[in-house]
Amino acid sequence: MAVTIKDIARAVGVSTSTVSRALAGSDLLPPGTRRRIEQAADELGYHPNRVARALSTGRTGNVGLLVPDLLNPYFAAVVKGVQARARESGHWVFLTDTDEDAGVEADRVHALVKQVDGVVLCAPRTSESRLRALARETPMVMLNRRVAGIPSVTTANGEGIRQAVAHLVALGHERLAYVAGPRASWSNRDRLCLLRTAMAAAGVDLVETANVEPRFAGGIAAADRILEAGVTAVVAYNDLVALGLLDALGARGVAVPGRISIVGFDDILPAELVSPALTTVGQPSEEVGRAGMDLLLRLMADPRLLPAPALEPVARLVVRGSTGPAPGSRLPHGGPAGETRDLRCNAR
Amino acid sequence: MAVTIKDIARAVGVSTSTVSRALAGSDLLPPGTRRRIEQAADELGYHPNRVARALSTGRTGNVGLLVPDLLNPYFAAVVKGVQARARESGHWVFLTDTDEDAGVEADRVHALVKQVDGVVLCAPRTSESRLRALARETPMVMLNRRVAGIPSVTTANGEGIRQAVAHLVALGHERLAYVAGPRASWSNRDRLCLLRTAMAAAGVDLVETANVEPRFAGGIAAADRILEAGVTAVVAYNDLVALGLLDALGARGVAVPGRISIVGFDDILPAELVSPALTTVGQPSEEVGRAGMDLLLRLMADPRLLPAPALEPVARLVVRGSTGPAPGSRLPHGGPAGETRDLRCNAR
DNA sequence: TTGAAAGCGCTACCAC
DNA sequence: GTGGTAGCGCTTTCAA
Repeated sequence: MAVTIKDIARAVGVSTSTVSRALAGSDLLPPGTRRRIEQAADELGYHPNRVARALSTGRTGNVGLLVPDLLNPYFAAVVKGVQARARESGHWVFLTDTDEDAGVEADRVHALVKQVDGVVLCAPRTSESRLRALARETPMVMLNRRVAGIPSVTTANGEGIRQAVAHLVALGHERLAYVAGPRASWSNRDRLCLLRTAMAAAGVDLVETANVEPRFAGGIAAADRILEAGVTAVVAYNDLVALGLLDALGARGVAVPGRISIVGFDDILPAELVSPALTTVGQPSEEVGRAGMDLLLRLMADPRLLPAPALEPVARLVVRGSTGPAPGSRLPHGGPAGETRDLRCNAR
Repeated sequence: MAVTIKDIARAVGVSTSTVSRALAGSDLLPPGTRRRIEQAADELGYHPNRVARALSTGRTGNVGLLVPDLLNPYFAAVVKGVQARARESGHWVFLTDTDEDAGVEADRVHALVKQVDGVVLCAPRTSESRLRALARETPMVMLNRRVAGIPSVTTANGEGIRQAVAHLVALGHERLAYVAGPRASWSNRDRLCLLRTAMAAAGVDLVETANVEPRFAGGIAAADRILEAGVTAVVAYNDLVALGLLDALGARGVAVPGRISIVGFDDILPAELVSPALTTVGQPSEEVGRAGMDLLLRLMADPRLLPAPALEPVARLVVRGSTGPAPGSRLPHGGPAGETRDLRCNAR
């Protein structure tokens, strides 16, 4: 049987109330008593029962974290960031993975909310109304998604995307494709929208291809459509898709960047290592996780923090070998594209 | 305020005991009552309070999972496997990452054990005696490590390593290096030991280099030592190290596999995508996680399962471009190496 | 300054 | 079959 405050109380000759107070760090009691209690706790090997404490206080000391797919290094980094910040504040993290499945996501979000002090959600497939309803029950921070009334951390991709477009335009590309991620994904819509804006401003054509799943396999699936689209450059929803595409194009003997240039999003490790290495709009993934957890902590400490602050770490383009001059172009011409008015995307 | 069984009891006109029983699925009560209770629970939006249940039953329905580093895709996959199996059984997973730090690992293991029904540990840096002591307090499964008396899931690398050595020998390599991982790591010792055995049997020389941290940076750090070692092939502790090495050798203009062949362990995604692609002893990572969680469930259901069953999914060599003929060798000679007596490694 | 006691929500034992 | 009730270990009034 585990040691309880009762045991300590008996050993020291005080009541359980006093023990509880002493251990809680109250300074309304004689330093002597307090020391004796702490010492007894130490000697007996006492460890507070977090479950009992939770039942009594209503706070568990746990937070929930939901991500679509741990095998995506981007989310692994986000989890790492959340976990690191949670560890600093003494919180434990319930992690759940949804396999990029909307049904699973819905179930898990719902169950998670009931048993923690707060949640950090990377839930691209759950409806806004549902999220708002859940956010009323527990402190909630959204990652990579904006929902009115819910605090969030989203990456500011405007600048990174403008840089990417400017880069491609400077290389002579005039017609490019976007390989879209999940249709319902906020990030996907945001990227598409920013991309349209930046490209319209730069005066180049955007071909939008069908949505693919946000994994390596999705990129492979997109290859044929890209070839049919008659573009010289493609921006992929994320690095996994870009890598799949790169792989499939290689298998078909299509030169990258000789015939087609590729840009991804995220800057996961493999993007740096493949050849040609992937030009990508790097996301501050671990920072997104850490900032999300940090925001949640502030929210839990003071619910009046609502309405919703929203953090936006900035993404920047990382230029590598997968982008090069457009096949038909004479010379790389022009510098970075001019000022682009930032049309509001995704209802910001 | 949340809905409790009291509310349901009042609404239906029965006692809380009856409600509790009905919701627990007891069939000793009139189907009618039971249906009315379930319906009321539904209408009122009842959700059991897991904390209260845990305090009363002593079971939380949660399990702990500790891994050294989520940024290593190998561990991300292990986590995914554990999580998937846990989800099936209705358990929630506390995840913690230790940043490959022994001190953090010790703290976290200890704190974790106190608040869950069981733990799955990937804890290469905690002492055996300490682990055994903790294993007496709670059901525990070790991953990638054998500790007498504790159930475990370890990958059987003997065959994969014999295949790797046979492969290299067939390519004409006669002197190779092992880039060791953390000295205290069980996996590192196991791999080194199996490698020594296999190489002794094949009659080739093994140069053991200093230990490096099991990350990309560790591989980069190992490059110079490898070049000084005068070997034509190297086996790295894991793929991240192998990738770092590959990268650093490339930066120094050393041809792979032209001048040096490289073999890793794990078969993480980047290993497949770099060029040359990495020859590696593929680990069934997600399966290790899933099997570990499965074993834990069996252990929690029946503690008499001890003493310790140990599962061993098998690793197999995946041959890719990072291995080729040894520089001095005429032709690839010989087939796979002959039968190798499997000297007991790591006190199995 | 300290202690007694009432709960937190649920389960499970023991009567009826 | 059903209900009363005693906890699970801790926190937190409220009194003294």
